[in-house]
Amino acid sequence: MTIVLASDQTAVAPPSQGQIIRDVLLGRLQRGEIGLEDRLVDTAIAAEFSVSRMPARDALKRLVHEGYLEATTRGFMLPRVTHHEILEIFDLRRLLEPRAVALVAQSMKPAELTALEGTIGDARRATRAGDTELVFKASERFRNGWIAAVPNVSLRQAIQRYMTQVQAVRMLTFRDPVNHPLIVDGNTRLFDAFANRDAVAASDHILRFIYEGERAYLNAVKAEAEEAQQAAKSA
Amino acid sequence: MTIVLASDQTAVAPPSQGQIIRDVLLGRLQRGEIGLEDRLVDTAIAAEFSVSRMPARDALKRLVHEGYLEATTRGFMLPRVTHHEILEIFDLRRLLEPRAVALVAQSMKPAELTALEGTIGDARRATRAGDTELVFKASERFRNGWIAAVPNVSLRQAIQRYMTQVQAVRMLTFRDPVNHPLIVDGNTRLFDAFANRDAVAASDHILRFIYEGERAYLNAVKAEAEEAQQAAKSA
DNA sequence: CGTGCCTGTATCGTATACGGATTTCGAGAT
DNA sequence: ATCTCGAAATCCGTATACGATACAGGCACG
Repeated sequence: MTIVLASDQTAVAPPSQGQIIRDVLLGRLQRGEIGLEDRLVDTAIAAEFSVSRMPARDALKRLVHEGYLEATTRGFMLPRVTHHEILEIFDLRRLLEPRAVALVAQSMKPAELTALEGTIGDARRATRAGDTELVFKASERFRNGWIAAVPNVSLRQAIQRYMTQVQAVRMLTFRDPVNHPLIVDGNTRLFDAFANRDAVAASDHILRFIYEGERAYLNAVKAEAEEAQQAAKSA
Repeated sequence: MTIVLASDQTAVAPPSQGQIIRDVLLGRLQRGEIGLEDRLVDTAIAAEFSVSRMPARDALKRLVHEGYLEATTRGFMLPRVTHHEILEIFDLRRLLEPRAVALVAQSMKPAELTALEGTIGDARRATRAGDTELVFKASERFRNGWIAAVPNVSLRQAIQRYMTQVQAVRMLTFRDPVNHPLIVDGNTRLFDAFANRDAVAASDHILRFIYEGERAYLNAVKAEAEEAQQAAKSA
């Protein structure tokens, strides 16, 4: 019963086709380029990448396992997140993200910082212009940016696993422009904490941000339910 | 831009071959039936289960992704967990597990409680008898037991993902019998908190337990390094 | 005009086959 | 005896092919 502790793996294997496809698809998913009604089919993806079904299937199955997709009998789709699940995720986020941003605040490199700063500027401009889509994208890039800077790899992966759920929440809350300045302000405060290397402030801000996000989500769900009722009544 | 909230998925798809094989292999891994030097080869597994390579490969790749195995150029083997990674996991555990056991303390059902109680008794008896293997198994069952009772599914899955790392630590620390009573005592305190539905105590106990575990792990690593040095000198 | 069956098709899961990379092993040289 | 080099074996990744299954749309029947 011995443990062999690995030395650093210097050998870097060439990424397989499946790996490459998976990375590309993940990028699309993270940029929100895959809609809720889109069906990802292995043959189509195989054709796009000019390979056989196998690597494509490989990538799809892997994304399913990572929680980014859901396997159906008719292609692979975005997972249908339940209300209950979303509330659970908020709980999980409150556990993980305060520590994560604290670590980021202490370890962020100037280059990463300036990259984040750009997304903040974009979001602010988009908010003033009332461009929902752009605010959405910028906020997404901001989040992806700081997550990429989380130095604890295991922690980072744990956070990335519920990305889809976070995205679902975002799509719901962004529909009400009232939330836009809240989001931009929250991100700005978080960014300032990063810039000041203030781990405590970063923790506090993200926690507050998550609570605000939860409230906005619950409001959005309520609003949607009422809307549906209105529609039913008028019909 | 609408969110479709899923109703519960009652449809239960028949598990695929790959799924079945994966479950069997996982069982073997968890029972420690796969040694550090064993190489799992897709063709051999395919032959054993009387299927083609594909489902076998599927299962292996999935286990790789779940962190239970590592792909090498010559078959699949147990992962060599890095020291660094283990320290990261300790950090992650301190974030997740206090909340998890708090939720468990508040929600545990009598049946689950008695099941856990059994593992505590087993561990205590095994410790008195000096049976390392049994202490190990009982402690494993205790941990798996309370994890299964975590009501927040997302949180539970996040915890289960680093099970392999926890197991690696366990294998290392269990080699020194000095640690056995510490582990049994820690589990007992945690169990008592569950029995009393004391969420606060459960949080505190697990946090302390994790810190103790980290210390024991570091000691074990140091001891192993010295051992290796001794061996080198005598040779 | 609505409802249920039935067939067609889309898509997945699995089987089989091939090429390429890496390791292992053995023969010959030093 | 040991080292080196090359051939063979091993094993993975990918390609192609063949059922199996679930969904959809049309057609018969009430």
